[in-house]
Amino acid sequence: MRTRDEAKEVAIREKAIEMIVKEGFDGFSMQKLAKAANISPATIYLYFKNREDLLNQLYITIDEVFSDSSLRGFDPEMTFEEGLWLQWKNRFDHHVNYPNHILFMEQFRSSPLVDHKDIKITKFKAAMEQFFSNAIKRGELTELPLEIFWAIAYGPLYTLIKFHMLKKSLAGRKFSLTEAKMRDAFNLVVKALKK
Amino acid sequence: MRTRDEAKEVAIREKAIEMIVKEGFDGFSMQKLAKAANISPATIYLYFKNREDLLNQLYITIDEVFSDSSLRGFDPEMTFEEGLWLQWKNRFDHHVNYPNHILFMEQFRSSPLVDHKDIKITKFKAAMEQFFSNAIKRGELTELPLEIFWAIAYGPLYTLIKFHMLKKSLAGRKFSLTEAKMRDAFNLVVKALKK
DNA sequence: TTCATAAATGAATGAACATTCATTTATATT
DNA sequence: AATATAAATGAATGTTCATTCATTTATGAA
Repeated sequence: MRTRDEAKEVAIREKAIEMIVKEGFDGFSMQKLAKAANISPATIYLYFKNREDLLNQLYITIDEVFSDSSLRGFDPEMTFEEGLWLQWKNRFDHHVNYPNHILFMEQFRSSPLVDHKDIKITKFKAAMEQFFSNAIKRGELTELPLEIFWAIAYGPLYTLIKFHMLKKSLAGRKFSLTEAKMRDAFNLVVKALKK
Repeated sequence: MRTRDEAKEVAIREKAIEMIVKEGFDGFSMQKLAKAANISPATIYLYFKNREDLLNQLYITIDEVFSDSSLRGFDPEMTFEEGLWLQWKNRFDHHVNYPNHILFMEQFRSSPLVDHKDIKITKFKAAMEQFFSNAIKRGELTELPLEIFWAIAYGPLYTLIKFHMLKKSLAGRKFSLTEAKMRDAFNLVVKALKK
């Protein structure tokens, strides 16, 4: 029998992400995707049940890749400052390595296409909550509701990353996110959160 | 001659935003919009040149409403703490008054549909930059690149607002954004930014 | 009340859409 | 080399799409 060509599935996935990021959901169709991936439209249906399934698979995979990146070298037992800085670096690196992923996620997050209930609660979330409660227990943080901690700890990072992603399209502006600049922002965040 | 029915344009605009927020771009079509607004598809084309023009008009209007809300009672000469808190309150109120708008904008921001170059640089942006440079001049802030100031000052607010918008769909969670909670987060931000 | 005119329409058009299916093609096993 | 089988296909299906247009409707001005 003929064997499955793994490269085809990879091509479908990559081109799909590329297209959605570049043209939005509006410009995305199965026939255009097939053309971009140099296959027949029918081939897509060998690898994915249908359009919705394809989009869900992309979402889930991208979410997993993010989790893995974010947890690289991370341990919830780390001190607050050490652990949070590693999170900043990991997440920044992730967005540099997969610049399409954050744009893809932005298109998706508020979209009703993904059945959010299906997405399993990851070890990622558990690790983050453990890390937070450890830091409180050790008295490293002023006591805070989790959502306020979260907002102060990561809100600035994401705003910076978004600036960084956008700069390519803003001709005049010159803004590049160096590790030194991130560190400056990080130090302010620590100043806000530390006891 | 027959007169223009203003209510029709309003209905078109409101239903369009509603549909896009509820079903995403995927679920949005001129014929469905016509049905939802109780008019003929052809009528939409009396008020908007075409689909792209309609979406652009929505984007521009929503952006203007946001600017107006944000600048209500604001003066770039305000002290840093007073001015920033007013911004937080104004922006929060805005998202409470127009909960659809932030969701609409999220669908749009990274979308290639809107020709971002066409959108005029608003007095909004000028006022914000003035406010920032005043605060530096007066020595109220540690000296910072604008993008870091921006990230620390507003990143946490938007993360909080997003939590708040999401909570409706997260059955189990109970999180409501009170002014007291906002004030707690705000105080931490001030702690980070003040000299 | 009549007339002129712009608003509003429903039906029609051709293009693009997601998906299916009868064939063809490649390959692992024999 | 022959066979069996799953991969891969291009063309076709019926649906929905954005947009247009000939016609009808409502209303301010006469």
